Amino acid sequence: MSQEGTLLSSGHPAETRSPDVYSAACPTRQLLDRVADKWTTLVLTLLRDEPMRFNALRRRVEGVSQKMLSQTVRQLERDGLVARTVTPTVPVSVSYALTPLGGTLVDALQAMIDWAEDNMAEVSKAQAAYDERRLG
Amino acid sequence: MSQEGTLLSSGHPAETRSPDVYSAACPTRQLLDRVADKWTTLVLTLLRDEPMRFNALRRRVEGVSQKMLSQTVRQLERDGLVARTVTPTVPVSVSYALTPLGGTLVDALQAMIDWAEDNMAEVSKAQAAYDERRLG
DNA sequence: CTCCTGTGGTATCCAACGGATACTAGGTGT
DNA sequence: ACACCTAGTATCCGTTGGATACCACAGGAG
Repeated sequence: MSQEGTLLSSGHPAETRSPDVYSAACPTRQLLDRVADKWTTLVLTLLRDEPMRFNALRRRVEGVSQKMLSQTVRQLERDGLVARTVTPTVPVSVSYALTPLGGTLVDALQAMIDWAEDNMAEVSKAQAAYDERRLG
Repeated sequence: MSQEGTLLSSGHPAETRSPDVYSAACPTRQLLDRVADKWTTLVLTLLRDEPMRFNALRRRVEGVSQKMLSQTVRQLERDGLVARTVTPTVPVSVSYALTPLGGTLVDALQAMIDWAEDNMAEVSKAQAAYDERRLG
């Protein structure tokens, strides 16, 4: 991600290499760089139902480490997709909730989730067929 | 990913730990484990328009390495989302095309792509505000 | 004939990322 | 007093991803 920008910023007259929509500057590409990891989508969809505290998220998303969860929610906060609320209770409790913007993203992701529930069985079947083909 | 499955396969009576939809067995989770990387979605959306050869994909998706591209298309083939066609021309040419199943996934991902084009500017604005808040 | 390009893909090496673990700091239960 | 809760941070280490070089073959340039 560091040297890709230089491909566009070198002094070429812009038609030597067409900077099409799949270059690093494309908004889809930028979204994928933020959302396309193991945890972000899971956290977002969890927060769709209700605001959640840090350790509640941690218990719900099986397999996430503290490091990755705090990193994920901090980036989501930075992107304006979740709001972080610190309540000065006895041990300071921190709550995370979807912002309106984050809500619209979760709606957009819903199509992908629905697809998963409808078609992952077929994907698994394709995998088994592929593996058997390669072994036999 | 290796030890998570054992959480569910230990002999507990299923209500000691609720195996809810955010555990590793959830189809959404499984889809994310396959699709939620930098390149998969980009390759899928590129193939929506037309079948493409290996090096055509490579030139189109700026920044992808041969290693990651071949790894990505092989996994997509295994998942039954793209079809790999070897044409025995002079240098063997390999073409990749969406399968019907892959086509339905691209349709589902389209909502996410549309969201990106509509809202990434606002996300960038939120980032700038967040960074300024932390520095000032 | 030899060099260079192109095809699709593998092998190798190294930096960067992700995960397990231990630690911080204050209050609460036993 | 001691362990445990809260939300994190710091550290180490294994895995992942990227850059590079290489494979085998064929066509065109010189």
